Amino acid sequence: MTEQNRPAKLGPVATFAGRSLEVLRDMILDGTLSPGERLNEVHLSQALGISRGPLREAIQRLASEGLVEAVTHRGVYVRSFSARELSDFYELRIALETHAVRLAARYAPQERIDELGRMLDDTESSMGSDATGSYPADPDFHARLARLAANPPLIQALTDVGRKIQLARARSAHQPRRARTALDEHRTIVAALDDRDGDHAASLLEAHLSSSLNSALAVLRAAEPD
Amino acid sequence: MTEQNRPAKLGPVATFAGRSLEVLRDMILDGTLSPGERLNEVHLSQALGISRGPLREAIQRLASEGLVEAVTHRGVYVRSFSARELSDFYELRIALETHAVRLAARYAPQERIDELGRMLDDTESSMGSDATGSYPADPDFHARLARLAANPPLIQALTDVGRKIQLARARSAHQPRRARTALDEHRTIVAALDDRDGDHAASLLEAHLSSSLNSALAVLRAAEPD
DNA sequence: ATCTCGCAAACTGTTGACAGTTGTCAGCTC
DNA sequence: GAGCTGACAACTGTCAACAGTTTGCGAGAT
Repeated sequence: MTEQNRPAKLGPVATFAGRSLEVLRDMILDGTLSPGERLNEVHLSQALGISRGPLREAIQRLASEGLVEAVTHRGVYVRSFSARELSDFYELRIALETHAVRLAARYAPQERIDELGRMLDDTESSMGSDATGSYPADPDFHARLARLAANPPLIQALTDVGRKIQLARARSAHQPRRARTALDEHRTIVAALDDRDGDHAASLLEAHLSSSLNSALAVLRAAEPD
Repeated sequence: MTEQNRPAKLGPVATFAGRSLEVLRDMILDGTLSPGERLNEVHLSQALGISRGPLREAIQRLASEGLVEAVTHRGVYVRSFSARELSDFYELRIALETHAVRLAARYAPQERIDELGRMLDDTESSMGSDATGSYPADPDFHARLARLAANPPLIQALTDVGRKIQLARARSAHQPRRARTALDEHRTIVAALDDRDGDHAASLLEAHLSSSLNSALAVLRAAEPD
């Protein structure tokens, strides 16, 4: 008997419905499926090589996550969010993430905070000296920050709202102009964490997220000035 | 087309899967299905008078809500939460609800705050003068409080975590001894809202929720001291 | 031309059956 | 008696087909 452990943790979800959920979520978040677009169950199931049963189960979860909206007898649509809804999402994210950072300031082991700082160093060096690079590691930074709170339900809630924000921003991706600014703001947050000053870290984070929101709103309203 | 109105106001969801979701959620939250219990798809579908297809869709949503856990090829189980998880849920709830009350202090129309006060009056008179009554309107109070923030995603997040807390507390329902105390604390929160003092309202609310958590933990640990 | 009515195509909601896996238990081995 | 083995029962995952609803379109009337 080899010590073959069960693939419970990392292995792909062994079930069509579970894998379809991840595939569909990725398709929505990377724009393969656009906001407002209708999901045709027959076409999708054929494209995924499965039948409609597991596909519908995956869709139910997406609906529960708020990424699609199901209308009875009429179909499911990729959600399309208004500027107001984007603001609400950010407000929610601020509530969660500032609380997370306060918890982190109190309880996170020093080593993890140091890791976060080193990660910013790596990002900066790979970004080069010009301020026009994008900031692909931004979501990763916030995800790591959330994990410092060591509160799984809180992390999950942040993950959920983060996905909705990503969808709401759709093609209005990060402006490269803000990349350097964002990185600097991240540095100040880590510094406050290093000082174990939760209040300061929280206020810096709130300002950072507000800037991010305003930047997104500007792009959004420039595209659709309704 | 950013119409976010719900397709139906009160009528049942017109679909088996949708109605089953609500029925199952109620069964879990009222204890008809106990934590740790396994959901047999065949038995359940027969009991609900539907087939396994829509039932499985409902179960997927319950899994997404965190009320059940699905194990591949082995079945779905009503989640059973540890004391630690209950604490994490409360921590999350504190983050959300204190933020909500701050928003309420800033933006809620006075009329709604007055309503909340009158609701407490009604509760008190129906509770009688003895301090031993239960406090069935407690969840309602918190739900109304959340709605004052006028932020649907925030309200939804609070609803979700509220359900998990209800399940985690299971049969350790509110102690009647705390009913009067809780009502008094609710009054102070509304008073702070009336003063538009968000910081004060938030700190009162945090203390209130901490008391609630400690009360629940005491009952929980008395029942299962491991 | 425009509006209305009705029919047909397309699609979703639901079902019952099939396939593969898990858990159990009797029987056998040591 | 403890532990292994293999078959059986129960259950989940998946599929293909059926049923009811929505939608688009065209014939006919105004």
